Amino acid sequence: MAVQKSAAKRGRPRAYDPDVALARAMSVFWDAGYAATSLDDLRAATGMNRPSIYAAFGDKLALYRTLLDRYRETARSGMAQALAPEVPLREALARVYKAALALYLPRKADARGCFLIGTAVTEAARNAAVRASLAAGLKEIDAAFETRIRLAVDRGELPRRANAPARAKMASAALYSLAIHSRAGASRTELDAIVNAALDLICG
Amino acid sequence: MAVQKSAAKRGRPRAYDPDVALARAMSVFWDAGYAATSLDDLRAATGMNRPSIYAAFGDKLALYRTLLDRYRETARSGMAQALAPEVPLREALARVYKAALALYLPRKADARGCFLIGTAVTEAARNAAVRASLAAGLKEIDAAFETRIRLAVDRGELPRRANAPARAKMASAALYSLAIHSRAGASRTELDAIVNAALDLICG
DNA sequence: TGATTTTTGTACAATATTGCATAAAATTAT
DNA sequence: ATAATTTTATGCAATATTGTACAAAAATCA
Repeated sequence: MAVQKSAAKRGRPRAYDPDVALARAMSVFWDAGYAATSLDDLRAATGMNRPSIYAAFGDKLALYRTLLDRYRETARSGMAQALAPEVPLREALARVYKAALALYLPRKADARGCFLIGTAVTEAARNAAVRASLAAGLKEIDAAFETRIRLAVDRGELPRRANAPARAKMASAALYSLAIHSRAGASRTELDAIVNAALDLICG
Repeated sequence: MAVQKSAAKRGRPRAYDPDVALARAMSVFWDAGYAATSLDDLRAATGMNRPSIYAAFGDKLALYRTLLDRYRETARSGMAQALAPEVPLREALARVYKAALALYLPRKADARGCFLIGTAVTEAARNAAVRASLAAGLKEIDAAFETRIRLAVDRGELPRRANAPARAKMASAALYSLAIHSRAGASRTELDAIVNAALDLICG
């Protein structure tokens, strides 16, 4: 059940902004994970009451799946921007990792890592829909890296014999490592060392 | 509260084998994650009744932490064995990944990935003890890779200028990528491609 | 045999969680 | 103004979950 974007003409107006409510719900899932988040947590975070949440977003799983889709779109567009063809490869990859870390390490809150790695991986074992969304998200990330790396090979930024799919897989793996280490409480220095290791091995 | 290994001399004997019970409890957490596992799930899996579980292993968190420690020890010894100094570097790394995938993809059950990545990463955001254990586990894995790669540099298996800590970080990242993709339902072919990408970039 | 020890198994009280029923409130259409 | 529509807010019944109390069971010790 999707929330209509256009303001309804009839009836009592909504007391919440769907985008704000979704962002706040996402924050709760991001911290606690899917299973540890209760509808009462979501109610408290969004300021909505329980029936409004059900009416607007469906049950907990439906809401979570909506947020997974939103996150994938955010990640996709963020990567596309960071990997712009006019930026040199090493710098482009560095921009991806920098943007990722900005997302993984909120200034005012505890480190949380990546929404997919930090919450969907656990649920994926039992929930086929989450598993499918996670798999698709991972594929999108890898495809973005691979497209840009292939361009680098075509352009001569990398040796012609360089294996673009393989390097893309390692670029993705480094991103997941950042997500994991962020949530595990790693220092900025440790995270930067992972970034530099990835840049050196992929571009060097 | 640790379970005494030696058979107690007095009192009614235990109806369960602590090692078997721990293994079964681990399997439940591994599938469902920490938060989605209830004490009743653990009771059903272990065949123990609730007070026996509390008496033997403490509450859910204490039991989970015991299992985290056990897993870390399993991983540590498995890596030490796979990375034996007499085995060439590329083969040694391949052995690590092969052993990991054997653990991540049970023959008779659904893919589950790594216990740390699949269950502890989610909990790490809110639970400092889990976060610390996860961080220590990640460090152990990376240290095992780094020790073996440093040996390879010293021996001339890798160029003298090769950056052992950086390559170890990428070897670790590839392992985490396998854990994530396993749980996300990736095919054996996709997983093997990740292994080969890692071997080529780290050893090649 | 009877006392002591330890574990088991049942039961239960307290609390948490879910999903919905229902009435009131706030808006638009006529 | 009145009806119709949509959302809010309270509350509740059903169920799930936790941690422990208590008595019976199964062993050893004297």
